Amino acid sequence: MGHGETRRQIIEAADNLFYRQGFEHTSFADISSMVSISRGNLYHHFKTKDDILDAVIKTRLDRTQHMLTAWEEQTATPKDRIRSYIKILLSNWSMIKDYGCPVGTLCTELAKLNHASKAEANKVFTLFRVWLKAQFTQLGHTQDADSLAMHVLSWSQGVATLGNAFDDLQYVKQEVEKMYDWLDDLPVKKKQTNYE
Amino acid sequence: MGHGETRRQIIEAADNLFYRQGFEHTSFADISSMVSISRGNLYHHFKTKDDILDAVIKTRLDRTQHMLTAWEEQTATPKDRIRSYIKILLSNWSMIKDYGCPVGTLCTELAKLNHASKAEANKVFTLFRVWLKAQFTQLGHTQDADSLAMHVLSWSQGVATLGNAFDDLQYVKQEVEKMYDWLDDLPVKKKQTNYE
DNA sequence: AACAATATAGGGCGACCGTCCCAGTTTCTA
DNA sequence: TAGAAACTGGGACGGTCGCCCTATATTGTT
Repeated sequence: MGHGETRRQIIEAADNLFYRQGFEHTSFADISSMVSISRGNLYHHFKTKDDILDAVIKTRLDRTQHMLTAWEEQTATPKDRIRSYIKILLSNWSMIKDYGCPVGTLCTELAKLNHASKAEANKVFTLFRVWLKAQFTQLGHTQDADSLAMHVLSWSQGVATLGNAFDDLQYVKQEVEKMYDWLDDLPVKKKQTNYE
Repeated sequence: MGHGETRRQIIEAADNLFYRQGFEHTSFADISSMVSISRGNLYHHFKTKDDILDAVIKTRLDRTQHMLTAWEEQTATPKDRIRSYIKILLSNWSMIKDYGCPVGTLCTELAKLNHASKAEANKVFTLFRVWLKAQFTQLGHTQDADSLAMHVLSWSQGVATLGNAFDDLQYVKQEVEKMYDWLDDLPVKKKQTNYE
């Protein structure tokens, strides 16, 4: 078949461009030139720009879910898994400093555009939210697990935004350390082993 | 004279539209129709869209500085002044829930557009940063005043972004309470009276 | 080999964009 | 009161946008 290859390249290119330039600022010409196909050909694969956006969001959801599952399997403790999330700020810094957080910036843009796919884009946040909540639950925070998850989410989001604005790696490193400390200083609710 | 009145209305309309729709999504037609003048007339007052943006940023800087100065004069203690800043999340919630933080969203958009005025837009953040730093300094945090200021800045920024994404007032209230608690639990460095 | 399905390039459509020009009108100034 | 300056509306410009149509080429299936 090989049918999906061009389509996959289109989504990948659109994913990059939406992140680096924003959704609205990215045109069919931008995407098609990056994949080295004609605009007409691009339209054969996706009828509208919104269709491309939906496909991009879907792959982001898949990719994120895959990453979270990998963390779940490869990292021993819930606390270390949460640290894996926080560490993205540093491992993806070269992109964040120029383009901010891919999740937050897209949600913000779609909110201003009153775009129909805003809810879909939000699901990426929800993916992280649910996953983080599960980690905090495993740490024994049964009551406030979701609240803690949202706290980590907003904290990292703010650091990404300010780090992007000021282009300040030193500050991001400081905040990451603060997040690690905060995580260590959380009251221990119960053992994370579960008999029963 | 009265010369500045139309110009003032243009800036005000552009300010609103840039916030609610984004800079790029706002056209000359949008602005001129909101002020009830023709596009040609609008061009008489501002030669380019970037000129309008610069004027908008300038008034935002003025307005912000004025607000900070008012807080400085009307609020007794540094801690209460910082609380005034945090409280914006609640007092401006009706706007934030739909359009996010005006400062952060503009900086993010201009970053993606690689816009020349990005640095100017950043100065609004710097205004808050310097002011918050002064408050923490008055609280005795001479060493880490700037770090604390940046912490408050990023925290509130993240709450605004997530609050906007999830449209969740309850969560914002929780985070505001956490910020208040964090502020109260800060180690007291020294008396804020200064005998020299 | 014949045929259908898919892929591709190219161009055209109407709309809107930022910008610019111009011809009137109003307001200010000497 | 006459001329200058500022203001206003209307429209034209080149360009780009998302979207659509069509003719040709490639591929896959019998």
